[in-house]
Amino acid sequence: MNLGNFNIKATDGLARRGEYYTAHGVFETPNFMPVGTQATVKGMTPDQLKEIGAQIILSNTYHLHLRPGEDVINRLGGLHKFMNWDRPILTDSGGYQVFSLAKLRKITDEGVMFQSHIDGRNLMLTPEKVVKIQEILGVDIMMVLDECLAYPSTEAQARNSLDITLRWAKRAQVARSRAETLAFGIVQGGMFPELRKSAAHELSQIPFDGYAIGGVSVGEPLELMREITKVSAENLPSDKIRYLMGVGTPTDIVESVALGVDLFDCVMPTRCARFGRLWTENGYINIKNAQYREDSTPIDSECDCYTCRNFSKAYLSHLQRADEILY
RNA sequence: GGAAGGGUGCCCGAGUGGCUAAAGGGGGCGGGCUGUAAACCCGCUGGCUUACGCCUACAUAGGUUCGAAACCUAUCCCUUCCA
Repeated sequence: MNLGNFNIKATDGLARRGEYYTAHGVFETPNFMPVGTQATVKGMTPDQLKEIGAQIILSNTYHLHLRPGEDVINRLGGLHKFMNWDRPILTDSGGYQVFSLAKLRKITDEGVMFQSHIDGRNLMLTPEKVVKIQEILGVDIMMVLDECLAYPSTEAQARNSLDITLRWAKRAQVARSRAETLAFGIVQGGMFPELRKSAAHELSQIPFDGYAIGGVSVGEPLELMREITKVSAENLPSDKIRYLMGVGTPTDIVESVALGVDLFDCVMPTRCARFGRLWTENGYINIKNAQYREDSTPIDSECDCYTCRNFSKAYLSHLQRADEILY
């Protein structure tokens, strides 16, 4: 099989069904990556992830670089062995931390200077360094360093930011040195369709193994997110995999697939589970609400998952109140 | 029987004359969460009222004072120590 090959097996409108080949095997698309920022999907073992059908997971360059460090992981046999996950891994570049840790970083042409959120020390992440770190981690798919722009931003800010992201993308491509580590470029451009369009076109000139849409779900209205997803996706090569970063809700995923997106990731399932928001066919419930205290029925009577088959809302409500992490 | 320290809102606990319907926790009630600084964060939590405000409240009963959770007296209860 050819690494980075995206085999589209069926289409329906803009939606596609396919297979993507990596050094740790194939994953089907459309697909959703559970988020394992710190080399663990919070609250879940690899076996449990496989049990629910996870074929690829996401981890994070910034976080693993800070702790425990890519060299430590490398000496322990690489990220897959370290966390005992033998299926594909994609790592985010730290571009999201440019957004989420905005108060702790400074962007220059060279890269991003972060002040560690752990101990305050300074660290510089450049496009080249981020490529290197991900190659050392031994991941299957690396993301190039980008600037995930905050919302709202002016067109001038978005243009400026996009220029940097595109220059960084070119530098990242040049810096690559390991064939088994595939790389995805990232479309930015804020909430400006014309910028998105030109970003997608320009990025497509760089021979990445896939293309991502970043900088959405940063606080903008839902319709705007759809519009930006649409214009970004339709201007990317149709024969390459498309990854919508950080999205999303079940509805977001279904609607984005219809716009031609193939791959997703989001912290929502793991975070909401920890915080007590549980999803059903009919939206979500807050399991801590008083009404569930003695509710003997499952979260979703139509669902055949382990939790729904075996536990009542009353029990789950108790676990949530007692700060127990089981389920 | 004697000595000392205590009794504060659902619970723990700060407060020793006015800025106190009473800090801070916890609990309770509700909300938020989209490439995770996130087992986190934000509201509300005596009663009535839209609000102004009024009423009730810091063991109990009196008292001092313009004003008391706070000072005084009595009573009840709790903890520790001594007999």
